[in-house]
Amino acid sequence: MPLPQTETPGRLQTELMSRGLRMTHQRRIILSVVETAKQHLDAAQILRHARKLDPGVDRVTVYRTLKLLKRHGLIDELDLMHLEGEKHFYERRPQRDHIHMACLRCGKITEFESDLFDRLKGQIQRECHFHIVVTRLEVGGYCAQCRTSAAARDLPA
Amino acid sequence: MPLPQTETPGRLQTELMSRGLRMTHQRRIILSVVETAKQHLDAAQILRHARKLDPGVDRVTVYRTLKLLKRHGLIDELDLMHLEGEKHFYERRPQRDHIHMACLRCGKITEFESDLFDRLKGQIQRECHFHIVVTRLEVGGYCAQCRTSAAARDLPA
DNA sequence: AGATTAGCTGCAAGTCAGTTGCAATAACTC
DNA sequence: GAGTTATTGCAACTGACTTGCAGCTAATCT
Repeated sequence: MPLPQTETPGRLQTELMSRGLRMTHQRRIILSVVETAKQHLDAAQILRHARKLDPGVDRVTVYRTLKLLKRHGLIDELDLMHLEGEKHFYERRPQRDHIHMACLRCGKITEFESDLFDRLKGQIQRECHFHIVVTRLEVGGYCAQCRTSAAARDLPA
Repeated sequence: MPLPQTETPGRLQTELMSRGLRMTHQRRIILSVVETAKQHLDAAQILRHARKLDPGVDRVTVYRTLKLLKRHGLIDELDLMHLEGEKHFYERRPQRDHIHMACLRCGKITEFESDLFDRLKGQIQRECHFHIVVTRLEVGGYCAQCRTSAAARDLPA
């Protein structure tokens, strides 16, 4: 087994097990891929990484596991402004919600935390009597590099 | 022609024409559907409405026209938290950005404008040196009705 | 440890939203 | 009104994701 069981299981694994779900070989692999990802991965990328650890992992299992993690609030699904097709990206649910900024020119994704965002969520809950479970704030535009390096006329309003 | 030309064209139509695009019969119909929509419509619903005005309008033309309007910043594309599949919804781009709240129980979509949101966008532009073109803030959770009418235990955290 | 059993997996096939190639058509220009 | 070029409709396609189902396996119970 490529994943040593002696290794301390990550938070995702611990959480799932504590909810009484079966910890299968495949789930352990997919969880570890998501936990150790250095950027936002889509389902196909997660599958590719998982197959490096065990070539037998199936596409369907990846989809099912992601759905499971999402349902349990352990990961968040991102659209990243659909910059490249309709696929979704995934990240571990963070302590504190953040904003995703997607550059329409270079495609770079930047994250940003903000007190104003936290306060906005508070306002929504209070004024709309809406119990927030999940938020998704995505912004499309032009990052600092692309704004300065490109001539202003090339940039749509 | 079901759409009288004497009728004052809506803002979308005026905008498109002023950008030098061809104002075809089909576009006029699709534009009027989007302009007069009372809720958020997806592409299939827009097609259905358009066909009531002219049964010859094709699915592909609807998709192409929506893409065009989106590219020109005249409409916004919404995911509405993917409550029912992966389709997208459309609305005329409003004067002022707003938040979409989607109830995970009853599916109701509520809109909300907020100074905090405007200020948050300002903060992003300033502190991240990011030029915002489009924003999408969607919130999933439970609306006032569903919170009160349903027993607390039925609601996931 | 071995039997039990409900949950999970892999495969194959299917669905669904949206896209593309291309010949025919129809807006706008002059 | 003729010319040209964007736009349309059709048909076939793509890509992301889902479903049905038979066999497998993790956790449970002796």
